[in-house]
Amino acid sequence: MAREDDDAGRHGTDEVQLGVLSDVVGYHLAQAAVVTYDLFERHVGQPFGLRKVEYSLLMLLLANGPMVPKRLARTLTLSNPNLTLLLDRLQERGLIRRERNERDRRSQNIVLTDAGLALARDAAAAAQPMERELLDRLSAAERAMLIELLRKAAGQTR
Amino acid sequence: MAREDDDAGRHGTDEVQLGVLSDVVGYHLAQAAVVTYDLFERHVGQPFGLRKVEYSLLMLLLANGPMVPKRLARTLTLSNPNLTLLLDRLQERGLIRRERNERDRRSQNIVLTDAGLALARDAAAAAQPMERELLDRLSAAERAMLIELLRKAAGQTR
DNA sequence: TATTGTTATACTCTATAACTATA
DNA sequence: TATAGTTATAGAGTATAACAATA
Repeated sequence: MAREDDDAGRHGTDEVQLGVLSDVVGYHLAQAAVVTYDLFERHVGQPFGLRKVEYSLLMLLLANGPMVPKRLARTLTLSNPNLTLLLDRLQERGLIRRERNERDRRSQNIVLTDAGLALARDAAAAAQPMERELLDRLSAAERAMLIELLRKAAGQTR
Repeated sequence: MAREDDDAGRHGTDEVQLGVLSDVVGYHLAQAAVVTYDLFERHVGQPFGLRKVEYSLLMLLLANGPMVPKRLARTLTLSNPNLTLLLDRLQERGLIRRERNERDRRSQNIVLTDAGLALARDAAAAAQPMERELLDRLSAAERAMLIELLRKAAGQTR
């Protein structure tokens, strides 16, 4: 039993060679994502009962005001059906509401309710301590550099 | 129709504000992962019929020789049942075989078959052009820096 | 009694196709 | 006929619990 715990602690008794993986950016991206996902869960996911996409969606509404689903889906790289289900859940929790556009009754605006706005603001504030915890691993300059490089890799020029 | 294509092309007519997301490392990690996943699909996934974990597993066996499932599961952050299913698939394709350890018949070694070794080598070679394509977005120095920062963020000191 | 690996099962995430209502 | 959004459904991916075989 003690043996097993030790093993888990140092992730294997002997070193594992990564081979070509050590030079594959996508592999390291996935490894780093394990850490940021854990951070997210502790600082935002658990406390506010939000999944990553839900959090992103609320943050977009907070920053942009009401948005049409098409635009949300594109920004979050979500298919329309997925977005519908996501909006259903947030609506059931009373965080957003769908407002039909009176000019074109096919389309609608997604709007934060008062409760949604309050939650979005609280959850937005939680991002700061979450990111601060990353500074245990990365200096502020390194963290800024990492974001810049990730933006470039993602093809975001502006 | 033309209108719609244009929209998709430039990802939305008007700019979307990211708000607090712009300062969240995890968000940018996810965005960059979209790009590396696409690269992987085109260079490895489609051509060799491999998913990301399957590729990683083959690369680990190529670099380390036979490994016991426990160690594979730990390295790939996979639960035991998931690993079993993964190994089942690779075994059905004739890429690996399970060899029982004669000293301790509970444990086994996962070994690349000849076909598995050949495929692993070809797939390993495909990593180079894949990574080279990233150089369209990142300079060689930036790419190296990105990997270093990701390793630090993931907590890998060595 | 503990450990290795497996089976069974369920839950989330995401994708596609077909549908409804508007235009 | 085209578009916005929805419903239905299925496929991956991942997690937990219970199990069989060894030790």
